[in-house]
Parts: sequence; C-alpha cells; structure tokens
Amino acid sequence: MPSQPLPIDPVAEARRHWIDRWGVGEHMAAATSLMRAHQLVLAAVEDELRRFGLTFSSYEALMLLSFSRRGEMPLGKMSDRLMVHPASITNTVDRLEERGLVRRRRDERDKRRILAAITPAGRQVALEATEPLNKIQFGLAMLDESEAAAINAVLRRVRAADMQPDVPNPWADPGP
Amino acid sequence: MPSQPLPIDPVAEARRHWIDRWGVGEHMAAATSLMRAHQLVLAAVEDELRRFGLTFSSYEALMLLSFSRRGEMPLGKMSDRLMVHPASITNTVDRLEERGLVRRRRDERDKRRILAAITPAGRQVALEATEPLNKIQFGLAMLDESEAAAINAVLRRVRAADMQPDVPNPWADPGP
DNA sequence: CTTATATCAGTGCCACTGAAATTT
DNA sequence: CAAATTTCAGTGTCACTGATATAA
Repeated sequence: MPSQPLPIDPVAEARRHWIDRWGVGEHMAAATSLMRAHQLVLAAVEDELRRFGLTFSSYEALMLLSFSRRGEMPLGKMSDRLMVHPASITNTVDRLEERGLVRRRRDERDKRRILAAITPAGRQVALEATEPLNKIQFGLAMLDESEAAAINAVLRRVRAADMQPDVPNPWADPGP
Repeated sequence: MPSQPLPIDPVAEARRHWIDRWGVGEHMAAATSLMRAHQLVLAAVEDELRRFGLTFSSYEALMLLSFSRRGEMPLGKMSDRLMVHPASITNTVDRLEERGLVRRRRDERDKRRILAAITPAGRQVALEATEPLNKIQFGLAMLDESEAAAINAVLRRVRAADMQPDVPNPWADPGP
C-alpha cells in the first residue's frame, strides 16, 4: 500500500456530502470506515504473517483446526465457520497440505466428507505466527480494551444475520 | 456466499480460546469481527451494485469524482483518497472509461498528471446506484444511528494512522 | 540527473460458477 | 431416486512488483 498520510478524513467528508444531499450519512460512513479499517488491519496482520508463508485466510484455517477437539474438522464445517466458499477451502487446505501443515483424511463415518487434520508442524507454525500478532494486537494496538470490546459488541449485531438467534452473547449488556 | 446460519459465534469462541491460552483476546476478536463484518457488508452492497455494473471500488471512485469541485481529479489523488494502489486506480478508471462513465484528460498545468472526469452518464449512474444503497443503509440496517456513530468514532482511531494528526474529528466527544 | 506520475506486464490470492464424482 | 460433500476448470476482480515512458 502506498497511501500518503491524508490531509483530510475522506470518510468524514463523504458523510458531510451525504447529509447535504440525502439527509442521512451515518450508515454510509460506518460502512466506509469498515472497508478502510479492514484494509489497514489486514495489511498489518499479513505483514507479520508473510515470513511464515501464511495469509490471514490460511492462518485462520490453521487456528480453527488447532482449537478443534481432535485437531481435525470436515472441510464443509471449516467453510461454514470461516465464512468462505467451499471451493476456497479446498484451495486453502491444498496449500496448507503442500507445506505439511495439515493432512487430509477420509471421514470413515461419512465417506463423503474429507477431514483436514493439523499436523505437529502445523501446530508449531500456528503458535509461532500468533506471537507477533499478539504483539501488534492484530493491528489494533491504538485501541484500548474497552474500545476493542465496543467494536465487538456492535459488530456482533452485524454478524448476527449469519448466526442463529439464540447464540450466547459474551458482549451482552447485563442491564438493570 | 453460502454460509449456513452458524450454530455458534465463532469469534466469541476464538476469544475464549485466546484468553485461556494467552490471557488476552479482545483485540483479536475485534480484528476478526472486522474481517467478518466487512465481508457481509461488502456482499450486501455489491449485491445492489451488480445491476449497475459496478463494484464497490468503482462506485467509490465514481462518488469521489462526483463530490469533487470540478468533477475531476488526478489519478494519483484518487489513489490516495481511496487508499488503493496506483495500478489499481488505472484499472478501475479503465473500466469506468470503457463504459463512458468517466473520461481521461491531460492536466495542462502538470502534464505528468492524468485527470479522471466524471461524465453526465457517470453522474446519472452514481445517483441511481446510491438509491438502493441508502435503502439498505449500506448493509447496516440492523444498526441504529448511535451504533453506526459508535463504529465511526472507534474506527476513526484505527484509520487515524493514515491521516495527519490535526484532521478535524466530527465524532469527537465534546467532553466535560 | 533525480523525482513524480501513470501505465503495462506478470504473478498470486481469492471469490464465484457450473459441472463432475462419490456417498448418503 | 434426490441430496450432500468435495473437487475441478474456468472466469473475473483486485493487490502487488518491477519495468517503462513522459514530464517536472
């Protein structure tokens, strides 16, 4: 990314224009902020992951497997959890498998399924790659804990469209 | 995107694992939420833009030009404002130009520069495409005004790394 | 001559579509 | 038989790199 420091805040400027023309602008600004912040966070994280030969996608796949019960999971379930296309998971697992970080095996109980299983090498890479990410706080080091929690609380409502209605909410306001 | 409704909140689950292993997790969860929410918002917006033959990138470029003083801007400045690579702006403007939505012309005062100028057809498409986006509130219709403003306030601090220190902040807390 | 601006060619990752193969 | 799971081939967008052309 090139991006000189900007002389102005382009999102705030667009918001002004929006309010002038349509009387609204907060949601447009929020969506645009989301796009920009995503780009910055992704770039910061992938800068750290590059030396491990990982993208954020492959890192997420590896972490998902490392947190799973038996260190393995059907590709379709990974696809759901990571919100990526089934064909993309095939591709991601292909590249992880080439590097020996995961191994494919058939699910004997449902032979349509393929399980991706993390290898010891995969666990080690996952662990090593996590260290610098925690150090830079996933590109969000400029936020304190409460600001990060605020993002989580609001964005959970955005993500809720993709979740069942009765999922426990760790960011819920206990209320009066 | 396929994405069955998820039985659990994968971000909250990852956060639990993180706190168990490393004692922290709020920033990781915030970064992950950002990635997921970005994906959902982008998909919602591009679903609406598709029938206008626009991507979010090309829509942003068109809006940027439509808000500019003379309806034109050097490609390099567009690149800075939209935070995209110079080579990507060349490509985006190529496709907009093929469709007659913008026109290129040399800047006579600095002949290294190329100005992208929005055409009347471009202004019309920009206007028409904005209508459904306002209608779906840019994929954030589940949020009220104050929640959208909260996103803007926090994410502005993330984007601030890319802005000069003294940019006016419309989401500033007036304070005591 | 050095720097800035834009373009071009090539690479890589990713998303998606539609079809195929296998199993339930 | 229909439905689910994964793979494969092909397409398109985008980001990036490195090289080039033009102008300041």
